[in-house]
Amino acid sequence: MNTVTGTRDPDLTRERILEAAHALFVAKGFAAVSMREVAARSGVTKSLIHHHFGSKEALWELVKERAFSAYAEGQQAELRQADAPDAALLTNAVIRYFAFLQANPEVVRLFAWSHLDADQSCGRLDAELVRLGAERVRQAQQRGLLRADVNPAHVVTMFVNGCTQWFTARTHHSQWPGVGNDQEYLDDFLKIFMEGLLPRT
Amino acid sequence: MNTVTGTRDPDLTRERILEAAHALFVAKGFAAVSMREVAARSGVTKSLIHHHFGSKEALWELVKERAFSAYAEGQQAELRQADAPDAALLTNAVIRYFAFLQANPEVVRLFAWSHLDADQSCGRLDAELVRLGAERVRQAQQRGLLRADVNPAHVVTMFVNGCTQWFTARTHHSQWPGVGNDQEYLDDFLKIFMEGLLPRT
DNA sequence: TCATGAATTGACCGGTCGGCCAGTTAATTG
DNA sequence: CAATTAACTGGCCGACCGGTCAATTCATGA
Repeated sequence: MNTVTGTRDPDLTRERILEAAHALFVAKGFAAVSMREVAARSGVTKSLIHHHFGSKEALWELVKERAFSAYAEGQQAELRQADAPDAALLTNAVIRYFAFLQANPEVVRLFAWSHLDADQSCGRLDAELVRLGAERVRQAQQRGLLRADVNPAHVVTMFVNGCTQWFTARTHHSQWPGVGNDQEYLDDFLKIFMEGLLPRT
Repeated sequence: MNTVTGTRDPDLTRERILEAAHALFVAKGFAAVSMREVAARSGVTKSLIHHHFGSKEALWELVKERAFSAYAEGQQAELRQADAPDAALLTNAVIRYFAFLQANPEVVRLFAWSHLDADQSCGRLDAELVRLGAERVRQAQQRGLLRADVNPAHVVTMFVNGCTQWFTARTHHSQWPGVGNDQEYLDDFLKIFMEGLLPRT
């Protein structure tokens, strides 16, 4: 129902339900969210959600699928726009990835819920991303720009982990003595990570 | 109730309830576990759990508190037994920490649930650990064994993150092309991490 | 030995859960 | 302009939720 024109608009209705479900699932996880909450937040009847999406599980899967495919598309675009692979390119990739997670905390939380779910589906979206990233690293290794004695996939994994976990465990880190802000952590991470990746002399 | 002697044993009963609750909370998280499940698994009545622990929330807090303090004690013991800080000491600390998480996957999951809860209490236990670890790193820096232009707390954070997230996101990594097993990842992580921490020439 | 209090039980409470269904309203289409 | 289909509603279902309570069993110590 379009509240402006008073006319029916099933697409808009679906969108509103998905938005509400997204916000609630991100905040509380699947089990702690009720269909009644989603209904109240999206301004529709509980029955209507079932009409459009079938079940709570189906809604949850759709919310994850949408979020992760948006994430994967954005990241693939980032990866493709870059050109010749060198060390600075990797540095920039880390900076951009870190900034993305910083600007999209709901993606971080959705990843965390999905990990605890042992969700298989969203890992598949990552796979192509990792393949592309690792390919870049491998090219840089062949050109002698990065050390060649490490698995390119592990290089990608390591920086994704380093960025993701920083935001996932934010409530912990904020209580740790001496730990700085986002920028300060990123700077030190890059110092160590990039230096560790230089070719051995 | 002690099933062997048929006699009452409230301490054992509490222990059994805690064990059952631990297993279920680790597997499914707070919201998805019911008191009836805990009761069934521990072989006692739901009322008895309330008698001993008060409420579901209290039981959850106790489960986390026990697990995290056991974790913190074990790690502090590890930290104290080591002597003169050098680069090899840090390498060994990473190896041991990684092995600990590998052997205690329920700790990893409990951490993840706690992060999503925005739980403050367990971060405080970490604080002392991080302080001790960072102190070691700072000593090594002063002796010129590790580069001095990075925040010691960030060094600790980085290796904790690198290890933790590896196990947290295991279901994802296992689908990523080219990613190896635990040992292979740890080896590459150490290569990059330790090399990146050497003093600049 | 017997009284006291803790351990333990099962029945029960009000409330919420996800899902279903019959019915109504509004677009679409032939 | 009917007829058909999809969008949408409110009420209801059985199951389950966390929690309470009175009653019972048992260990213990005076």
